[in-house]
Amino acid sequence: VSERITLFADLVLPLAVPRLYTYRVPLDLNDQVQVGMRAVVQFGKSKLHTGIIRKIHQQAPKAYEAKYIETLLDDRPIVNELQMKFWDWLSSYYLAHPGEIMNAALPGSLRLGSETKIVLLRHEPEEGIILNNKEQTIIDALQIQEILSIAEIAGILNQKTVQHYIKSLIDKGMVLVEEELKFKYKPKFENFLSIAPEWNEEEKLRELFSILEKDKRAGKRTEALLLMITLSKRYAGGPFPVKKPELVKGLGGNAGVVETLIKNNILLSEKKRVDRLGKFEGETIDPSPLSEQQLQAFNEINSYFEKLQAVLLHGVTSSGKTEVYIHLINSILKNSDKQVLYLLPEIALTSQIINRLRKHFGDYVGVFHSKFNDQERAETWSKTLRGEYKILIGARSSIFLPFTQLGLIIVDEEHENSFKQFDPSPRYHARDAALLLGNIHGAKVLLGSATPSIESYYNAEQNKFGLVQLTHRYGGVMMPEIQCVDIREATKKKKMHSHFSEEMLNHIKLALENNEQVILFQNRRGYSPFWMCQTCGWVPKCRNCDVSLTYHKATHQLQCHYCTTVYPPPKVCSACGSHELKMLGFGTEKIEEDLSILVPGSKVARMDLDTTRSKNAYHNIISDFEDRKIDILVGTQMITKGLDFDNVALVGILNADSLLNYPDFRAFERSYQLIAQVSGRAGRKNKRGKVLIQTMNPNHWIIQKVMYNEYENMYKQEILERRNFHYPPFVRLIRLTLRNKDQSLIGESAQWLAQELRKKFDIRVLGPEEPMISRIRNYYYRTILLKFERGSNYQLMKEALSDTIIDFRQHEKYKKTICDVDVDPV
DNA sequence: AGCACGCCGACT
DNA sequence: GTCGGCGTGCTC
Repeated sequence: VSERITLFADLVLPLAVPRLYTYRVPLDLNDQVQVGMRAVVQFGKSKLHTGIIRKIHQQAPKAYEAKYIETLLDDRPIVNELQMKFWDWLSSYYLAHPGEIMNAALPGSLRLGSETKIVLLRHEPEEGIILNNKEQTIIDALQIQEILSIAEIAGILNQKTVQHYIKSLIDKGMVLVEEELKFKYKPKFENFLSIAPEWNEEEKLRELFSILEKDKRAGKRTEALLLMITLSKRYAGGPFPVKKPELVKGLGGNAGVVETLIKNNILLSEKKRVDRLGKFEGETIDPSPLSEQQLQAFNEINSYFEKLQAVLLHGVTSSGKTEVYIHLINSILKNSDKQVLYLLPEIALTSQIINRLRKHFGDYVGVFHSKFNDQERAETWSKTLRGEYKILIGARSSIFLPFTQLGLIIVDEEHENSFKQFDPSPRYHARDAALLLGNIHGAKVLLGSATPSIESYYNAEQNKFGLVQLTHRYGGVMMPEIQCVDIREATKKKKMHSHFSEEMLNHIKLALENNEQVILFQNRRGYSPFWMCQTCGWVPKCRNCDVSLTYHKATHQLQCHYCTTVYPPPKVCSACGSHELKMLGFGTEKIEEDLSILVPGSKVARMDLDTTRSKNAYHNIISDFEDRKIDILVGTQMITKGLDFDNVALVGILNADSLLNYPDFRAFERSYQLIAQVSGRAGRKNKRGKVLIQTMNPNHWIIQKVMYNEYENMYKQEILERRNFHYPPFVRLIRLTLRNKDQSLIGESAQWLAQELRKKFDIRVLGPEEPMISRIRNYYYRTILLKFERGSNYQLMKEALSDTIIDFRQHEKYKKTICDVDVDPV
């Protein structure tokens, strides 16, 4: 590029703004600037942001003078062409701003922004200039600490808005504001020790030991050296350098002796960059051979891949799907230079899989999810970009890693709706996005599940996906025996003990007698989901939300599960003063308490949101259960997620009806999946497991299908319903969620928007509807549902929808109503 | 997102 | 009057 030409760059900024912004490239950067690099630019009055360069051109903007790019942060693009294509697709499919996609895609540390800092200029005001109280307070604070952020000043003055004072202080010449770039990413360095090369031969070492032996005071040094040798050779292929603190710790904290050895040039100390994910030590082993069934599946998958992009692997629980994945990954890595993405719905599941994959693929395996800190994420990002990782395991956000050439994407547990991001926008579904990503890369996509989503099974039925089945559990393990308990009947006969039927209790006791474990599933946390006055029917509700309060016995509080506000439990009814308040319904906490009375002496643990808040809690409960420190595990749907235990004799579902009665078109599908998945936790090794389902409708067709493990029949019936009532996969849904703090405006604005939409889409518009929970955090809600037929003008309809929403957002009266768009809601 | 500007209710 | 909160519009 000639240095004379004036270049402009269109940037995506990490903000919810609808467009790209044009900046001028400083002449001296003409030769460096490339699409996909990050640039720091000023946006607005003073703020600095990192943008991604999307386009370089020579058209000077006519309506305004473009600002200059401040600096380029990269010497080569960090976002590649494939990713940009992917971002564009996501943005138009999910009706999200480009900046929102960028925010979801780039790790925070690659997205540095600026922070406003206030700096003291002079201690005393000039002649004739007077400071008011608050201004003086700020100056006093700055005398102590020379630099303050706006938030800190707001804290000092104890008020929300402080701009006014800062501006005034600038005018009075007292302070200066600076924009400080936040560089967050720091590679981590640590001291590593190795035996100095001049001694690191067997003969030399022996010589060294004999020298030390002669010195009576050298006992400690000999010990240290011996430990050093042991530690450095603990992994095959060693010696490897040893972390200094590790050696010191092994010597009982004796840092002095280590320092002496370093000073005497026996040990060599080097600062090295620590691989934050830890290096895989040892040798990788080949995948173990597949069973006959698995091998057949493996071959079928490969032959489908010859003509189709995607395959659905429908394998019953414990059929050994993972082993099939491992062989597929292995053949990709052996036969090509391509990368593999392995998507999992839950972060908690990644650690089990990582260890399994690392055994075979060692350091080619990288992990990525939102619980890693920014540094770790940035590191994984750059290793993926450099091709150092060949296999990436991760939750939904890992679809955004900078893959250069994907060969295979595995979406495990593809039916899980945690693949769908809800908040913040972009509200993308990682499974669907993965299919597109695969398309962009020319990669194959394998979806795996024991209970496929109706959508995916339909795609398989339509021959869009190949369909491969694993119908038997691995190693000849039998499917569990599933039995129903009619709790309506049991209640009539007075055979219920709190929420437990006699059968349930007997089976629990039997399992414990046999030294086996039990999992109990109740999809509600807390003690009791609502209280009711027996006299007048009053129910305590949240002040901010239209929700009944859940009683938590552990804290003796009523809690709103939507806005997390807690209340002291009332002693009397607030409406009529009656003392007759009754707790209705039950959650995991109540089950836990019941067990201590009904099955005395049993060791019970509870796994739900409340008990897994802290960092390792989830992992601790799981490993305690594995180590059999727990007899009975009570949990919410958290316990259904692909965990493998080998001593579970009984799985109990305490109330299947609460799942079936959920008012949503997916309720039956989801009930089937949930019950089948929990059931899958029962019975391992050489004993058939038992599943007991407590329900008031033992004849409900969904329960029947689960009992006889008839996924396909369930699918056939469900797909008929979907066709008849116009639901996915026969139509595509878009849900608009409207909210406003003003109750009188919400209904009106929703009506207006629905009417406008009807002009364009006619009967495809449903609603507005008042949702079940019509008020959350003091916002009133309405929803409008759009049902679009499948076909080529879907994208056009979405554009028309976008236009209407823009009109709505500009409407004089209704623009205060916030409208969120959710494409393919789950 | 963050910041300026302008409106409005509360307090002196 | 003045202060502080909050809604609204704009950012190359």
